[in-house]
Parts: sequence; C-alpha cells; structure tokens
Amino acid sequence: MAVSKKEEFSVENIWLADIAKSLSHPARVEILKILSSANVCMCGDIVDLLPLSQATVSQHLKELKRVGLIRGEIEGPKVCYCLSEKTISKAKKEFENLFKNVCKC
Amino acid sequence: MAVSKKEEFSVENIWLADIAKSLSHPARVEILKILSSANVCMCGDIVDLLPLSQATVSQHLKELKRVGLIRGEIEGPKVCYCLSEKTISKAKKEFENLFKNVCKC
DNA sequence: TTAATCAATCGTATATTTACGATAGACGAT
DNA sequence: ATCGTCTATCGTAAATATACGATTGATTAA
Repeated sequence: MAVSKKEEFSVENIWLADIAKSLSHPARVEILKILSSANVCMCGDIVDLLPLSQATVSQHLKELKRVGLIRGEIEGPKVCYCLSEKTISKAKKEFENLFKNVCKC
Repeated sequence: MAVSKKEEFSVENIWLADIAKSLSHPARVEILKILSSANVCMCGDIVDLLPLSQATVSQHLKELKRVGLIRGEIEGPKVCYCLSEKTISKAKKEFENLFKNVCKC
C-alpha cells in the first residue's frame, strides 16, 4: 500500500501540487522572500540567515531548484541563487486561477 | 535527529507553508477546483470524481479542513463541503505577495 | 603545490504522509 | 427496531521528508 496515485491526476494539478510542495516548508518560503527582497543571493549568506545547518539549507535549495523556482549560478567559489522569473510567473498565474472562485453553496 | 525546526520561523511563513502543504497533493488541488467550479459539494460526489478510496478522500478533505480552506456542513446523512472565503482570500493575498518581486541579480 | 573556503552529496535517524480495508457512528427510510 | 447509506476514524504498511555530521569536489589564495 501507499503506492502513490499522484500520476492519475491532470498534469496541471500535478504541476501545481509540486510547486505547492516546494513551498510547504517555512524555510523555503523564507528563502524565496530573501531572494526577492534582500540584496542577498549567495548561498553562504542564505545559510547565515536561517536557523539550519549548511547541509539542510542546501537540501532546501535543491528542492526549490528541482521545481524551477530558483536557479543557481556558480560565481567563483560561491554560488549565487536567483528567482526564476518564468516559473514564478506561471506559479502566480496558476494560484490566482485556483483561488479565483468561491463556491455558491 | 529530524526534529522539526519549523517553529523557528515567522508565523506568516509558517502559515503560508502550511497552506502550501495542504495544496501539495494533486487530489487536494483537484478537490478545490471541483468545489470552486462544479455544482458539486457532497462528499460522496467528490469521492466518485477521484481515483481514490473513500477513506483516502476523507483524509484529504480533513487536511483541507485543518488549514481552513474548506468547511463541511452536515446535511442529513451527507456532508456538503464549501470553500472558506476568508482563508481562500488570505491565501490568495499571501501568494501574490510571495510572487510579487523577482530579484535583480 | 598546499591550504583554506564554499557548497553539494552521502549516510542515516526520525518524523510525517499516503493509501486503503475494516469498523464505527449517524441519519433516514421502511 | 432494523436496514441501508454515508462519512469519519482506526490500524497499519510503505513511501517521503527533514535534519545534520562527515565527506567530497571545486575553486581561490598563498
């Protein structure tokens, strides 16, 4: 049991659920907010701003990269992370659509 | 190990991550879409529309209720589920805010 | 070359999620 | 009262997620 049935849903719903999953930990929400507002993008700086170990932060960054919400570019010995505009705007649109209507019952 | 550190983040980020978690399964995204678009709200009808057992659907409905995205009202022997306008609109606002800016690097 | 720094990955322990059969409880109809 | 219907919950197995120390690999500086 516990064989996943996620693949039996539509690609749109699978995609949106996957984006939601990548946002389902406060550390990852925080990382997105850091990248969108602060002048911070270096991996090490992000680690310093979170109450988590380097290994754990790296794992969270990997999850955000997996779904394409962020990209990482190597800059010498460091890595600079950026929000990926394309995925962000698609996510924005899809969430807007999800929350568009409220039912009439 | 694996002691959760979620509580060390801000209440706003914890809240948004929790909403995202409740949307992190395609069945739950689908349930929201069913409730917002179709003339369907009875629990049994939702079960019929999903490729999951009654027990599993009930569990997914419980998760959506937990975060307040839906409410369930008993109607005789059945239960009618509705989107909860208040939570939906707060979620909408918070996601909009999260996706507002794209960084400048 | 050697040393230092930075970030990804490995290994691993624990916690949580997902899925469903079985059961229980609530209600309406007979 | 009994039966059938509907939904929540229990119990449980398997899969995933979370967290971190230790290690690896890559790059810069000396």
